[in-house]
Amino acid sequence: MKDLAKKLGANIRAKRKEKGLAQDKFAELADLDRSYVGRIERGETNITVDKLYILTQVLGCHARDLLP
Amino acid sequence: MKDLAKKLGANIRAKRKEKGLAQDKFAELADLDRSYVGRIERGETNITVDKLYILTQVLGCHARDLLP
DNA sequence: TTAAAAAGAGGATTATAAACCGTGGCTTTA
DNA sequence: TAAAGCCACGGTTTATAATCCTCTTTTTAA
Repeated sequence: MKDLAKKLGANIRAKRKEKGLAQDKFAELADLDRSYVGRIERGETNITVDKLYILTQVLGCHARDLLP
Repeated sequence: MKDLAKKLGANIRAKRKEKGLAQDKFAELADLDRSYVGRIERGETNITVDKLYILTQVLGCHARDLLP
């Protein structure tokens, strides 16, 4: 359950860092609140599929690259 | 946006039929409400990642097989 | 060691996913 | 001619995703 969100968040964070993006720049590009992106990366929330897609678009990757 | 949910729903339905499962049996196995599974398949709701995983487990496939 | 940048943390509110109750319609089979 | 299987669909309620805001802590660089 929470494990899934944690792993997904870690993958998102890794991809973001790979891109050299700061959390707030990332949030801005995804048109999401920075504190919310923080929660996602920490695995504190269980995101919807459409948000996942928005993040993949900003990260320039596919959902399958982020899903555990 | 809604397109994503529609395609995802269609993929879920196709997989379910492939397995020869009725909608309400599928819902029961996934421990989800029958009417809610109908809405998912019709693309009327934007599911969370953890629900997606529950569905993949019942369908015996991976999330990447369902995501457009 | 200090200032600035980056990330953590949490409260309050809003939007919506998900649960729970149902009805009706269509099709198949007993 | 039901009786059962299968699905669309509606209304209401509850849980939680998502927004917006502020303040604190950690990290980085000068």
